[in-house]
Amino acid sequence: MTNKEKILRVAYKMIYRNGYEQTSVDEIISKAKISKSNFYYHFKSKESLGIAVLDLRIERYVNEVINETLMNNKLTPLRRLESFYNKVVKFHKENECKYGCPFGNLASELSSKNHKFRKRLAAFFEQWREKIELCLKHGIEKKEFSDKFNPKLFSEIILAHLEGAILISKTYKQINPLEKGSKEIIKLLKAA
Amino acid sequence: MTNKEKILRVAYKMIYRNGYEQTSVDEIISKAKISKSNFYYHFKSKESLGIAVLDLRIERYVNEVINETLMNNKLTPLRRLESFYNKVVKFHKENECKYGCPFGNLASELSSKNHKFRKRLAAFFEQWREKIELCLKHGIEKKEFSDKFNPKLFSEIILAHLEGAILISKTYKQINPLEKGSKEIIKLLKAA
DNA sequence: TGAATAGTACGTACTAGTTAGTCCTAATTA
DNA sequence: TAATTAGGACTAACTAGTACGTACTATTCA
Repeated sequence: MTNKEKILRVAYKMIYRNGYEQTSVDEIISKAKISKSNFYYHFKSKESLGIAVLDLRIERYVNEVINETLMNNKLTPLRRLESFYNKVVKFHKENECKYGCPFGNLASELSSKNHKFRKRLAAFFEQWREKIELCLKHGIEKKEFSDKFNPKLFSEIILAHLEGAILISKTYKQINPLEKGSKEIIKLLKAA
Repeated sequence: MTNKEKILRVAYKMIYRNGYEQTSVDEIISKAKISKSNFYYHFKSKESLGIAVLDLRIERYVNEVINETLMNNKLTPLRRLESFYNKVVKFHKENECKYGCPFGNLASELSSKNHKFRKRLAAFFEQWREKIELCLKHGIEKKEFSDKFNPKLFSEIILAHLEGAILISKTYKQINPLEKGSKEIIKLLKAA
């Protein structure tokens, strides 16, 4: 692994757990066991590292989570949504619900004061929502989901509920709000 | 207004807009035009101020927002829920959706690293959810809402959706996710 | 040769919290 | 009534530590 990759990996973990502002360059270089000059050789500032970390994690999340579940054409739309929720629930269970959503956390911390972060997060949320919408549309066509739901409006609700449920599960330190809530939403979608 | 009240007012605004960690005692005393020693005369630490601010805002939110709408027995349950959403939407419109939910922000920032904050926020969310649940129960009894909804499960969904929608509205800098989403949820509840 | 690395010392700004003491009012006491 | 005492509200100046970023020299390695 190159030093640059090390920085990105260590920084992601620290930013995810402690937030962007609370993560210091000094701590990153200490954990990554590299020199400060090497850090500034690879990144011109702390902000540019933060953006690089975010871009990388968005790319990986889209490829490894969203596309693998919501866009998996080996599954029916209902199973796609279920496998997506299962993956999310599994992740937060493994973390004991402690750290929340990596993207929601950054959105909460930085949206109001850093335009670059906000723009990227907004574009990512929109991309995510569109893929939920597509899954809903296909599910309605295949009559797995009730046609009384407007796919666009309900994809917004699903995404908002997911972010909120992860936040509340983190606050309660219990998976229930996320796990039961997502099951109830699927039940609702199926109901005629 | 006493200096103590000034500190609480100034600190609330700064913490709400910039987060707890990004709000410095130095900046608080400068904006409140008081000395640092006076600050430490009234509060034994920055944390104890933060807790005092949170307790105060929870108390006011319960009395002035939640009880005035969700528990307002001059309104039918449906109107209670509508007036609650209207109040929330109005608040975020006035702030151009910039700052998010005062409680959600703190939950996101502090739940994982400060037990005192987390405990208070969890208790508050639970109290809030219970009042939504009560409103749903009454609405189902009065046949304003469909009886196919489990009040407890759906109150969890409503609260989670609200927090998530506020966060996404902040990220988009658009009221749509919050405003359209809440209208859609009400429509859903009414549907037979 | 030139990209990548280490080390270290800085500079400037900011951080939470402490110290030792002043000012003023109100109650107590001789 | 006049002196004394107690204590709440307040202040300026300070400490010790952390932050991001820069400067500069000196290696390592492809």
